[in-house]
Amino acid sequence: MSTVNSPAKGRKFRGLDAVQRREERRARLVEAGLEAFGRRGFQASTVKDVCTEARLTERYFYESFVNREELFSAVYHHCIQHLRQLLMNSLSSLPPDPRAMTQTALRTLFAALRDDPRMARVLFIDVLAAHGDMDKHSLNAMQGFADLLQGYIQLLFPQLKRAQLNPSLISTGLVGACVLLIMRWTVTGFQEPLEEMVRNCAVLFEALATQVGTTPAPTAA
Amino acid sequence: MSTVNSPAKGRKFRGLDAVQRREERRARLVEAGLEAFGRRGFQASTVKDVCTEARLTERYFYESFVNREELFSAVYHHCIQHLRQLLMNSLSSLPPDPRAMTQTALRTLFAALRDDPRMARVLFIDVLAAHGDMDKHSLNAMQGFADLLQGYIQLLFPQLKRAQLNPSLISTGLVGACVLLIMRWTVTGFQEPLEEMVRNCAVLFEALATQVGTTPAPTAA
DNA sequence: TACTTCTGACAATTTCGCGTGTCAATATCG
DNA sequence: CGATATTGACACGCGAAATTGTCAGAAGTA
Repeated sequence: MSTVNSPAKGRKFRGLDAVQRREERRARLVEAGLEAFGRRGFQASTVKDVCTEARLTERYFYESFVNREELFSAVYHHCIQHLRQLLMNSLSSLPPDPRAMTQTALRTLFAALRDDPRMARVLFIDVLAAHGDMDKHSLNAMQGFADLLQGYIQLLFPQLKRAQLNPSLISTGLVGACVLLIMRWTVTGFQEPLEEMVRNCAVLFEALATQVGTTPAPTAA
Repeated sequence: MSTVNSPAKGRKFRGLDAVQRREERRARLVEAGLEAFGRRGFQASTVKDVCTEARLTERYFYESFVNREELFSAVYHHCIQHLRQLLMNSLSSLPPDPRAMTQTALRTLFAALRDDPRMARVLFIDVLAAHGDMDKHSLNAMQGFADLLQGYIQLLFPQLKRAQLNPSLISTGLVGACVLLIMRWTVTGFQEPLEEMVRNCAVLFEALATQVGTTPAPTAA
């Protein structure tokens, strides 16, 4: 009763109780995981590597994660969440013009992954290596990124079904186009200007919109 | 001088000289690698697994390959070569109609990877896991598959440059679409009919052709 | 048949990363 | 200042897999 914290939260260190310190360590491990996985790759990164990067010892690793795979999962979702936030911010203050939305979304995406290429590697390369089996997460995880764009894409092409097309397949295809373009851009050191990437990627979306009959004009019904 | 083979090629077994037997063993290892990598994945497959599959012992593995990565490389190029052959065969006897060529190529591709899903896994999943670094082979390998379609794609869209588009980027995007669609089709057990996959994938190509100005009609100049 | 090459099974060695455990140093609290 | 919770450095055992080595027997040759 003498201290501020009533329910026994253990001794405080650096002004933080046990729970807060534990969370801080976990966050440092996630950041270290992003650095390790994103730079050297999942397979090449050992638990010890991550710990060294985080300036923590193995004991604290197993305090927050049961194994390397679980840390990877945390890193992955950390990246997804970050991108989702960026996309929402950039799209929210935009008029509902399909063409503008497409270009803005793509620009946000390409810029974010150029500014932090570690995410690109984690999201598109390491995912497949992190889980041995295709069945379990691999594609479901890649799908996590697909879902990020899926709803938005389906919103853009309401007429797909009329054209006897499968919206889910079309979405997958467009996501695949973005993904491979980003991967290629990443490994070649971002030689092409951002706007060139956006323009060439956007044209795939716009061409489809035209073909399907959705007028890419602002508010035309 | 008493036997048929003049230059000392060692003793014959089963009618085959040393070189032929060595090549046969190598071929069996490649096939076994395709089976192991394609079913259980690269990471989950040990050298011993592959040898058991090939009904050979480890000694013969190291006779033909310095390590697992080198075997994977052989398996990968084996698959690429196989697909390339299939594509050439199906396209060679075809009138130069862009739309027909697109659909035929896609149909050949999708059918081949459905009939042997091991190749899909090797070409699109394991590639990324097999080489730790992105820099070295990973994307170059994926690019190997892209190149398979690249020339053909560029042939389809001669007008790209006029539209201020980068043919190489467009190609990459379209390849990415195909790849992710195939990956998804593979992991979901080929639920969608072949023709639905082809149609939805082809529309991405055709939409672009329309948009760019290439008439997708048979012989229209 | 006698001899040699080739083959296949498997043991031996090495390497490497995981996950756990120990222990001294340090920081906080009474 | 003690007492103790917390931390960080590091050693240890374990198991899996790679790679080399051994050896007996089968298959070809003279």
